[in-house]
Amino acid sequence: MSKKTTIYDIAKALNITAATVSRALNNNPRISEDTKKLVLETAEKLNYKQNRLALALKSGKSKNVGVVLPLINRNLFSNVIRGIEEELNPMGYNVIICQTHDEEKKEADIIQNLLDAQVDGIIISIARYTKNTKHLEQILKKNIPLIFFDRKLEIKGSSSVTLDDFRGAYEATQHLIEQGCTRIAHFTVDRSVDIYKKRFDGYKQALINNGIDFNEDYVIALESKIESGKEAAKKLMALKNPPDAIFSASDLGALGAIQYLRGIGIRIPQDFCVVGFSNEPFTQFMELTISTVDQAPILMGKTAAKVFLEQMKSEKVTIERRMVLSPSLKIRKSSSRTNHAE
Amino acid sequence: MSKKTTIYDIAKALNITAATVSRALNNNPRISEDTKKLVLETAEKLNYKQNRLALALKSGKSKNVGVVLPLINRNLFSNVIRGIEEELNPMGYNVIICQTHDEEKKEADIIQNLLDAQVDGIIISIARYTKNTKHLEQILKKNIPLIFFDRKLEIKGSSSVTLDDFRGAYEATQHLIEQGCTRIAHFTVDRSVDIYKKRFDGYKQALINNGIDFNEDYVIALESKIESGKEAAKKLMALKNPPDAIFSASDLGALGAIQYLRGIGIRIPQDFCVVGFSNEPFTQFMELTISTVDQAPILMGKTAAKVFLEQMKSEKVTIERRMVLSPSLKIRKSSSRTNHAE
DNA sequence: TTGTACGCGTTATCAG
DNA sequence: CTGATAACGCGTACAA
Repeated sequence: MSKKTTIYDIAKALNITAATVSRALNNNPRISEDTKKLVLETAEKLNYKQNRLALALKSGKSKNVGVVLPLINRNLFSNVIRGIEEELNPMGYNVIICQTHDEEKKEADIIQNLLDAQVDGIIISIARYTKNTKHLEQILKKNIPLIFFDRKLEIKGSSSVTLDDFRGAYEATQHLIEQGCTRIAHFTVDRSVDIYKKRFDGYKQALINNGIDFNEDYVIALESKIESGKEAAKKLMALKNPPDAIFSASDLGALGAIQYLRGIGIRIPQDFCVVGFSNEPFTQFMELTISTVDQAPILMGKTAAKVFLEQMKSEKVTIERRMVLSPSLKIRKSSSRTNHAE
Repeated sequence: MSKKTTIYDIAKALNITAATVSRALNNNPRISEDTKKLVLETAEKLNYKQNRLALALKSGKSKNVGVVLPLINRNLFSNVIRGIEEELNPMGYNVIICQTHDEEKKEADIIQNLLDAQVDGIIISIARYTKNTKHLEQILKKNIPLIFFDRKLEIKGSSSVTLDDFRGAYEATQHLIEQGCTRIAHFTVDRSVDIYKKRFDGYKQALINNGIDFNEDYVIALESKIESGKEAAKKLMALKNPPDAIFSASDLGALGAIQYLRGIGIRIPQDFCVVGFSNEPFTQFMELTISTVDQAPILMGKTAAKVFLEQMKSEKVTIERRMVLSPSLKIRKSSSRTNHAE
């Protein structure tokens, strides 16, 4: 395997100096068109390829961007990555993926590692219970862009791309009200987590705005699992005054509820309406398709990537971007009494 | 922001030379324990971090591994990535993700790019119609490990980690036969693609081994979509002698078929059995859970990563590994007449 | 056991 | 317009 050709090789071939070659290749204006052409030609001929590691060392820029998230094989995250990659790759950046498994310690380690690897930026959805922000401030201290998506923390100097979870929840609840539901329950996950808090708030606000009493008994916290959804639905139906609809902050919770309810003979959507959240693929595969809130994950990824690129352009000026994407309610059978389902 | 500390800084602080520091940090045996300790201490004190870009330039090793696949947000692929990341990250490698969108040209560009970035290895699932192997041979020519997963090509010097698609299909078909089905149809996708060819072969062989005539009319090629599954099922049922079971090479095809069949009043599994392939999440979320073949995607990723690591250890010796993973048949309601579903 | 000197491939600065 | 030289930070023959 022949050695790789460097700018020295092509300098030697042309009896000029490496500096000139470098300039020619970088299209430096103060270089004669003739030599420029000459250099380009022999570069082509010798099959020259810029050594990006050398460039990286020299410039301190690795042309790599770190993407940090809890788990890759979750629908939201894999779609976000897709968006990021599609936006960044054409711009010459490579995307490095790391999983935190929702552990704060691992998250901190990963960020250390990415900083060591001198990534040019970090795009992150923080671990579920990350409270300590030291490792995140580290990033900004080194003057490299930090962009949150979906799950964010408020850190000065950082940017974020999130979904308007409040609005998504509000619209879902409003929709249920419009279907004639009056006793609307809510499945949350963990209200200490920002996004779930907002979904709860949106739900509550919609009730209030429609003159419906908020009932704490109708709010149940559960993991995003079918079984949990079933149990929660069972609990609800055991109430003296059971609900006639559920807005679930997770699609799996919604699915579990639907399965339980149908199991005890309740007709959906005639007797009971259900709306989930996330637009997981399975929601449209069921025979009884499930209404849900789409999070525009690919767009989220693309937007995060664009924010990063923007920061790279504007040099030292650290802009703080707060992008909030619009959710879109997908009305399907599980909540369609008026027959205008997709 | 203070400059980063280098080995020179810590050398100066100790009145020794940078070379000694380097050796101490790398635990070189011919260095005194005293200075070693001293160096380590001041390194700690000055908050020294090895500059990996410099190391990369020096060694030619970037400590990055490229993962190339059609689309990240597909269940199989995102799970494989998860496995790769979990195996490689602890070993100090970063994982770079690139999507080909199943385009051969894009695949070639990406590989060029990864080679330019001097990745230490490439793990790839090739684009659907990649026939030209020049860009792949490039990789091996540069002496960097090339590992295929799922969709592979036969290239000398490369390794591969695949599923035993033949066996998966065979077992699925055998299972259908054991359920009492005798006229078993098959949904394929594109038999010019290796994995689908093997699934077809496994299906056919199972028929033959059980003394069942193979009927070309029972084999339909379709895209992995619900609608296509419905249409294909319709076609099948219009035959003079319609089948009583389908083994589909895709879960979505199976789902479409199920929806169509139930729509026309056919009971599943009593009248008709269906088995899919891939173990997509939705298959276990349906009320009528769908039998399918699990591809062990996380294990596939981990195995591919291990093969890479193995190659890195054994230096120049290019080992060709052909790992074949065992599929596992998930028997669920859509094909369970004997009530032993999960 | 440690120091010297060099190279990895580029770009930037300063001359000319 | 172009050449010479230093620097990015590290590891490693070769010397001592």
